[in-house]
This record gives sequence, structure tokens and C-alpha cells, in this order.
Amino acid sequence: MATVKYSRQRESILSYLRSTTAHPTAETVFNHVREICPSISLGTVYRNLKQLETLGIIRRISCGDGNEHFDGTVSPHYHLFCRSCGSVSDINMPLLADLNQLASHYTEGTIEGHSTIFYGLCATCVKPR
Amino acid sequence: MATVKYSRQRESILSYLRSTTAHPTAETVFNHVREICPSISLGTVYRNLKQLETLGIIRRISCGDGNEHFDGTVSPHYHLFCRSCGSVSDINMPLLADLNQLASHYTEGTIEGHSTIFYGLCATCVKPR
DNA sequence: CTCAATAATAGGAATTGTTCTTATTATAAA
DNA sequence: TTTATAATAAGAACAATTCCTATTATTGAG
Repeated sequence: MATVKYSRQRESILSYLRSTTAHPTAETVFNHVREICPSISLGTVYRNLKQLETLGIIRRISCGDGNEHFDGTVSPHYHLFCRSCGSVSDINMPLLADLNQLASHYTEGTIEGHSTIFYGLCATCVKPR
Repeated sequence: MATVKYSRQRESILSYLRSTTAHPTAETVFNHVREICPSISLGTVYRNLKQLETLGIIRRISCGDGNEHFDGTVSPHYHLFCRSCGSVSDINMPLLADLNQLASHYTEGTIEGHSTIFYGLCATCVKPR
């Protein structure tokens, strides 16, 4: 049931996401993938982003500014959301000791993962102009 | 400039947020505050939620399901987002040592704060029915 | 190879969450 | 009081996302 069939559009989306560390929005993905697949529609981008996320192939980053960002890297790492320019950048910091396990001691629910986002100014915005 | 004037509507919104640990959405806030202010409009709820957030009186929680949740508690603490029922609950776990400071060693940007959300099943959804 | 089943698409309509606009009302300070 | 202006209700406008439908592409079987 529901076998996944190949599509050039999905491959382009994934390939673009894996080629950048900019954590683009759906709109940005659309604009880039358009250059390879000129006839792609925005609906196709949204559908595939959702599917790839569900399959665990990409990650969604919600930073509270009303824009969803996407990440082609699924291994856990940290992000910095810049309150000035709205960018999302990686922070290459070692992962903390198992937060999930620690948290599980403090709830009767089940912990399956977590996400940490830092807020502040990115390297570009913090520099004097 | 821009002095803040009292309004019964804002007070009701804040009072409701502080009375619950359910981390309601704007829509839910609207439905509850309606019982005290029957003529309140959804726009007023959104405007005040945004203002209270800007003033640092409440917090916004973005968990990636397309629904913004609000928290009348502003002191740092952890949340669990339930993938089954979509609820946001508190996890009363001691705060980790200063993550902000640690992260600042790994970026040229400025860290002002962070947010950690756990994902999994809440206590209610994990129990056998 | 050819064909049948069906997943995926493009394009646009529809939906949803949120913000904006405007005339009116409430607050607060002189 | 009076006056300046912040806040409101109501609904229009907007933007991000999902849904709909007829068509196209992929894939596995024969």
C-alpha cells in the first residue's frame, strides 16, 4: 500500500535541500527548484516537503516567526534563528548528554525526540556595517 | 510614546492564560475569553497576544504543527508536544546549565535565549485505553 | 516490450490562520 | 470636564498551505 514512486520533482527538492545550509522556506525551495524543473508547482513543493518530512528524510524547523524552514540534514544539531534577518543557521556544538532520557524521568508520557533553537543575532547581523 | 492603556479584554486574555497549563492556541483563548467578554473579536485576541508577547508578559510556543500555542508562564521551562493529540504540556525538569553561554562559543553571532521542545506522547495518550 | 494500476503532477480553487482597516469606544492625564 | 490617543468590534484582506481534478509518469506483471 502507498508505495512511493520516483519523481524528478521530489529528487530536485531533496537535492537542493542537501546542497544548502540556509534552511530555506517552501517558497525559497520552489524558486530554486524551478530552475531545474521550470514547470513545477508550489503545491508539488509543499506535498513533497511534507512527504519527505514524514518519511524522516528531511526536517522541519519552526522558529515562531510564521515561516517554516526545512533542513536536508536529519541528524540532530542546533540552530540559531536571527531576530534581525530571520535566517536560520547551524550551530556546530556537540550534542548534550541524552536530554530525552533525562526528560523522560519527569513525565508520564513518552519522549521520542526534541528540538532546541537558539534566538539572537546571526554572525552577519551582529557585525558592525 | 505608545503608552499602554488598560483594557478589560487584555486582562481577560492574560488572566485566562495564567489560569491554565494547557498552552492554548489563539482560537482556544478566544473561545474561553468570550465567556467573560462576549463581544470580543478574534482580531483583538491576536493583537493582544502579540502585544503581550512583545512586552515579555507571555510566551509563544511553536511546535511545528501549524498551531501557535501561548503560555502565561514566562520563566524558562520545558514542553512536551504530543504527536497524537497535539497537546502541549509542561515538563517540570530542572534547567540545564547555561546552554546560551555554551552555544555562544560555537557561533560568531549573539545568543539571547533558546527554546527546547520535546516530542512524543503525552501522559494521556500513552496510557492504554 | 506493452499494458494496467496507481502515484505524482500542474494549475488553480479553497481553506485556514493571521493581520489590517475603519469608524467607534474606553482610558487616562491635564 | 475635556482632550489626546490607545483599544475595540467587525469584517475585509492577506499569505501560507492544502485540496481538487484532469493529466502524466512510474513501475511491476505479463
